[in-house]
Amino acid sequence: MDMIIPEEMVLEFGGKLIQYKKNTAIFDQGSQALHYYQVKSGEVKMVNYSPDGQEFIQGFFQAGQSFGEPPIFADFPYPASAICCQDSSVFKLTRDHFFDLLSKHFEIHKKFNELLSRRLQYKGMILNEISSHPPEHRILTLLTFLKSSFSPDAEFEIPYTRQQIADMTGLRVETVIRSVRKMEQSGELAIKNHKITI
Amino acid sequence: MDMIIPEEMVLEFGGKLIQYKKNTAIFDQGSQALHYYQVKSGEVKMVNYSPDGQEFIQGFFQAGQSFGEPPIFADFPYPASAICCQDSSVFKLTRDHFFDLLSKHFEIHKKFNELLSRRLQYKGMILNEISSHPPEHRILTLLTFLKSSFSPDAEFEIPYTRQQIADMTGLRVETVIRSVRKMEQSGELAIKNHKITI
DNA sequence: AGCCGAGTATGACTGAAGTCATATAGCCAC
DNA sequence: GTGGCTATATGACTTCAGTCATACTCGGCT
Repeated sequence: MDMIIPEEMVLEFGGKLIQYKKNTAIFDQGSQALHYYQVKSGEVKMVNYSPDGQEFIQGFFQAGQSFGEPPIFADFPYPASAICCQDSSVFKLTRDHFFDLLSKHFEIHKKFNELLSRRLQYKGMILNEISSHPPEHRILTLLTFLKSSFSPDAEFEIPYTRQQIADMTGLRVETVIRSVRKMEQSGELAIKNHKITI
Repeated sequence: MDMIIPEEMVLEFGGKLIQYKKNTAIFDQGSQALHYYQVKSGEVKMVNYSPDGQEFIQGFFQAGQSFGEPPIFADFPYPASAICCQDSSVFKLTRDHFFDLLSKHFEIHKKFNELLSRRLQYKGMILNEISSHPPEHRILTLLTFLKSSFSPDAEFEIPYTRQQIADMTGLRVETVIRSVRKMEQSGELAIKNHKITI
C-alpha cells in the first residue's frame, strides 16, 4: 500500500492539502470531475445511495491511495459520492495540473494503468459473486481478497463492520451476521471478540 | 467505436491474426495473461461460469475493441474466460511487444487509461444496480447505457437476446422476459417483432 | 459505577425472484 | 412446405434473503 504519487510531487505540481470532517462529502454523485484526489490520512469511501437510503460501497481508500480518477480520464460525471469515514486530510490537484504531472512522469502514468486494472479485477470479482453466488460465498470471497491484498500470510483481522461488509456485497446486515456465524461454526473463519479474523 | 490500436500498428509490432470458430475459447479463467488481443471481426464475450453452469457476462467485444488487458497491466491470472459468440478473427500480440508498442506511442497508452476508466464506469454502474435495484430498473439502466454508447439520438435496437441480458444483469431469462413485457406495457420501451427498441 | 450508543445477535414472518414445466413464435435448411 | 432449432412467452410453486422487532454486548464517557 504505497503512495501512488509521492507527496512532494503532488505539492510540486500545485496540490493543496484539505481537511475534511468525518461524514462530510468530498464530491457528490453526478457532479463534474475537476480534480485529482489522494488521501494523506483518514479514510474515504465511494458510495451509491438508492432512493430508499440503501448504500452500496464501491470502495474504501486509505492513506496513499487516490480516488475518483476514472471520471477525469474518460470525462464523465462522478458515478458515486466520496464520503469521509473518518476525519481525513486529502491532497487536491486540478485536472490540468494532474495531466501535466502525468505527461512528465511516465512511470506514474503507467502506475495508474495498473491501478485501474486492479480495480477492474475487484469489481469484476464482486460482480460475479453478487450475480451468481449465495451470501456465504460472496462474503468469503471478499474477505479472502482483502486478506490477500493486505496480509497474505499472517492472520488477518478484517477492518470492517458487518454493516460495511453488507454494503460492499449487496447484502443486509442480518444476512452478513448470520452467514459469518455459520462460517465460524464450519471453521471457514474465526471471530475474536466480535472481530472477524481469517 | 473506433479501433483502439490501428491494424497496421498491431502488425508492425508483430501481431498475428487468428481465426476462431463460434463458441471456442480464446483463453480460460485462471490461466496466465501472455498476450494482447484485439477483435478484427466477429464478437467475443468475457464470461464467468458458476459451478451449477450459470453464466455471468462481464462484457462483449466487437470489431476494433481490445479485451483481456487488465491481467497484463497488473499481472494477475485471467479472472474470466474469453469465448467467441461468432466465428471471429482476432489480433494477437505478445505481452512484450505490446508494452514495446505502448512505450513508443504515448497517445495509445493514454487511450488505454480512458478505456479502463470507461469499463470501471460500466462495472460500477452494473454493480450498483445488481446490489440495490429491482429487475426492471436494472434492465432499463443497462439498456439506456447501451443506447447512449451506440446511438444516443436515433432509436436503438438492442443487439442482445433476453438470455444475454439476463447473463449481464444477474437475472434469469424468465425474469428478463417478464420485466421487458411489463416495461413495454408501461411504455418505457418498445418491442418490434421480439426485438427490444428504445 | 452507571449510562449511552454503536455494533452484533436471533427469531418470526413475508415476498419477490428463481425454478420447473410447458407452450408458442420465428427462422433457417433441406 | 416441413422439420428442427433457438428464442420468447406464461403459469404454478418454492425458496432464500429481506424485513421487522427485539435483545444483548462492549467500549467510551461523565
